[in-house]
Amino acid sequence: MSPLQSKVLVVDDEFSIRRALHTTLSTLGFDIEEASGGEQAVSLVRTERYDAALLDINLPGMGGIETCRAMRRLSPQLPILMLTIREDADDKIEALDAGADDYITKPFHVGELMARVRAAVRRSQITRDDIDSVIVIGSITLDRDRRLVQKAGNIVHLTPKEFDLLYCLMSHAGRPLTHARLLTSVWGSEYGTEVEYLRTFVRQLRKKLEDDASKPEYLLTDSYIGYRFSDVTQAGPRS
Amino acid sequence: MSPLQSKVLVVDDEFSIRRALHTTLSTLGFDIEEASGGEQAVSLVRTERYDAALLDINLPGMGGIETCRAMRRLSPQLPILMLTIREDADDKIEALDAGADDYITKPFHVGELMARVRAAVRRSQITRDDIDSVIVIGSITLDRDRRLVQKAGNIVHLTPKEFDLLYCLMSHAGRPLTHARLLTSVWGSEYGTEVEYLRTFVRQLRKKLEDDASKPEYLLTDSYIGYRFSDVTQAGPRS
DNA sequence: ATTGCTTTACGAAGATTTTATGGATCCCTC
DNA sequence: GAGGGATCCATAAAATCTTCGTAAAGCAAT
Repeated sequence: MSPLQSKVLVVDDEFSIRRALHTTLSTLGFDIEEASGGEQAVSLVRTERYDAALLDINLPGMGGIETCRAMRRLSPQLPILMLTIREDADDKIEALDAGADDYITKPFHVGELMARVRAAVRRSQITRDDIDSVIVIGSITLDRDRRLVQKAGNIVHLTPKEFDLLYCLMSHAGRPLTHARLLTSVWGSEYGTEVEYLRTFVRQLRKKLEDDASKPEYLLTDSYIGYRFSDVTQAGPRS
Repeated sequence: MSPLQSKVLVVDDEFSIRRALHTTLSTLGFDIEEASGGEQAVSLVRTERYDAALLDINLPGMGGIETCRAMRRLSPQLPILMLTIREDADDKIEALDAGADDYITKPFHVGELMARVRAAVRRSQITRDDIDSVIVIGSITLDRDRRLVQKAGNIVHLTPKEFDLLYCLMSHAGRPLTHARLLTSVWGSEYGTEVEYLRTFVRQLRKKLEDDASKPEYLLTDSYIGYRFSDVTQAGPRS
């Protein structure tokens, strides 16, 4: 698999939970580090590089949500999975808005937890190891290093923000990205709620990249969620 | 990972019931341990690992519901089946909300009991090996990361609430989920009593996913309790 | 069976929120 | 002050959610 062992940070104030997660994840070949509080976790993220973080939402002191925000500010691409006792939609929304990538309710099945962690790590490594820095989807080509975009072979001029947004979407093609996620990763964490910007720039991108901007094939909207870049050139329905 | 015999904990204050369950389940090849009270059961769960627990709801002392809660806290993934005397919906709801996975009404048929126990154990072991974030049940596929649902290979568009509800049901397939639980986990804790929403959205899902929405195969109704997603791969005819 | 009561199913009309669209304004650089 | 880019605003359109009235189904007691 990966040459180096993936490092995962586990943040929980309860020792027993930390130990349980430690042993569970170790069997997957992860290298685990533990923190018992938010402050400790943040300072670790500041100095070390992790492939994922598991973060209890109920932390004494600065609290899980605040910790998540701080970690996200320090490490914009770190996959953060939040753990919560209650299976409650309010918590979930709060967690995602704070920049979490995923959300796991605490009476979790071990398999589910492992699957989520593995998926998160895999995602972060894919985007990191992307060697040739070129993404091709349909008739659209994006070159990350040259900051160059082509549509059917023709160079399309994009402004910096347009490019960043498109890169964010294309590098996660197929999965919806929330407004907050897109906004924080393109504009910064202070802009997590300025959905208007997103709309404006998505429209610009559609104008430049879609054949018919009113019937987008690539830049799809997920109402109430965010946007996603299509990963399949939808050829007719199959039976 | 399961060359060992599955261990089941039986908790009941009546000796005759314990013995009956003991002999019944032994013939299934389960390794049985017994506890006569809640305190004893909890301390056993603290130290041992079980594949399932059968728990009488009427226990002297700390009571079945409390015991269930305590056991669930200690062992988040342990399948807990509660035994209830009456055909009383309130008991069942209380049990499920306390973290039980299923309930069995006490003048139970041996066959039903064995089936439920077996199903519970199987469920907890299946999820252990689950690799990716995709749930497949029958002809329905749900991809959590992509927020994508397919029925017989065809993409089915779901709204956010529809998707969240379906995910909640499918990720607990085979288990009945109470109205309150579904509502809080999809709509948030404020909405625990708005059963109308549930009905509306379940109906929507049935329209989109069932062959015949009036004879649902997947989205089953547990009257007075809530809803349940069938985990039976093969939908055979019923009597 | 019949009568009531409660729960569930169904259809569809509002109400609300989100999104699309066109354009105006601001800001910085040249 | 021109020009490109980013931000902001007003309005129309679309998607989703909520609500309501009524029918059907299940159950208990008559």
